[in-house]
Amino acid sequence: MSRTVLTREQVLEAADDLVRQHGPDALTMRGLAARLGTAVTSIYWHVGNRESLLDALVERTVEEMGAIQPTGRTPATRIVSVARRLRGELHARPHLIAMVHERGLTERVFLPAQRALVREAHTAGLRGARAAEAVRAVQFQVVGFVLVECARELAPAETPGRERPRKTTSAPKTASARKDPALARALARPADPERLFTASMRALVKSLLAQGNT
Amino acid sequence: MSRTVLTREQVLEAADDLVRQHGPDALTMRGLAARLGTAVTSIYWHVGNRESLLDALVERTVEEMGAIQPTGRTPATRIVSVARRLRGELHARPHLIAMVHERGLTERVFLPAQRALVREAHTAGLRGARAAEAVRAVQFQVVGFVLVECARELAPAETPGRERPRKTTSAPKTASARKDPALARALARPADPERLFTASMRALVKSLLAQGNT
DNA sequence: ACCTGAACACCGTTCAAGT
DNA sequence: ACCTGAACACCGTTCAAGT
Repeated sequence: MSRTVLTREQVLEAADDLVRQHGPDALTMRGLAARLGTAVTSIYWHVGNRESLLDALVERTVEEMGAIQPTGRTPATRIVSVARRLRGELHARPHLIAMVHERGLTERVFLPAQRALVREAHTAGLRGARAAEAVRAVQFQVVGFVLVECARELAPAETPGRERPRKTTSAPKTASARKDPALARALARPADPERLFTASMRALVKSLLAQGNT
Repeated sequence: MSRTVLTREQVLEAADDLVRQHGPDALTMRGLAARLGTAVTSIYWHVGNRESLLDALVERTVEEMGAIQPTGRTPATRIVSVARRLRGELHARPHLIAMVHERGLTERVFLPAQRALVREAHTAGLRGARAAEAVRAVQFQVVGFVLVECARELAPAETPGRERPRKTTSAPKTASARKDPALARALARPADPERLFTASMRALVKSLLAQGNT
């Protein structure tokens, strides 16, 4: 492609493109070299090896995700706003986030947001270990949720019923489900992640902050 | 090892061992063959290829995880008990669970527990879409949490401070953190996942079930 | 300092051939 | 029906050699 000298930055850029579009497995040193129009071994000179190339990509992602400003009036809504923003940011880079997580760097990604969360927990009246627990609960909830969502997206599809004849494709028809057809229908539908996320987050935060008023 | 005829079951068993101990990446067709004392190609005859071998392993895991009986008196404690049991089960097979999840089969693993959750939500007075949302919120919370935990275990270690000099290894020292040293200390310590899980779960369930009494 | 091709040791998979 | 070795196309990585 480019006839200028190869730089480390170019390598990273091309690698980032590949990973973003087709996932980390699609990133092969040879393929990357071909894409850049150089010999495979040049890449090694610039980034060491595949593993440190991925590390560099992850590092980039971590630094890209900056601070997040809360919006809203009450601490609860402000915390939820931070959570939703975080979800949005993470969601935009599913592959990268999975890699960040594999490398145990999730905490790093959360440091900026943590500061905001601590502040809100504090103004809500939470102190000490209890406040820390609340902050961590929110963090875990966000990361966990996004991980579930990402895997769901990256995976082929939830039980497309291709291979074996499933006993029940939809939710189990228990006695209580039969008594509440609306519930059964709702569970048979695929979940709306955005909605579910906000609802769970609100529920969680409400309980956590309620402890501050005792 | 065994001089008897090779069976599909033996292949699966050996593969399961390998994955449980050293993760899916450690499972190579050639290594597996060596371990079983056969030619690589024999394995192909029994299980098709690597991908369907992993699929079979996942299928096994999904079937292994049976129904979970709630314990406790109130719906809230019973739901939390189911969640904790689920966490325990998932936690025992981190690699397999990650694979289940990658394949988008998480819902399948949750079907038995879902039934129990639906029942409890119902006796707590939740109906229809709201009950479904509560059940799903609990499911997502459990899976998400376990995924976060698993990655944390399987990953090398959280920012061991080896490579680059970090600006701050521990939590950020904000104004509020300085005012609340107990909080700062709590955040600097690594989280106790079991404790955090139970606390978040209780908080979430409490809020979710509170909607049933309106 | 930067780039190259050849070579090594590993993959998963196929296929014709054996019994 | 079950197992085998040879072979193919792919990896990541190293290394001596170029400029």
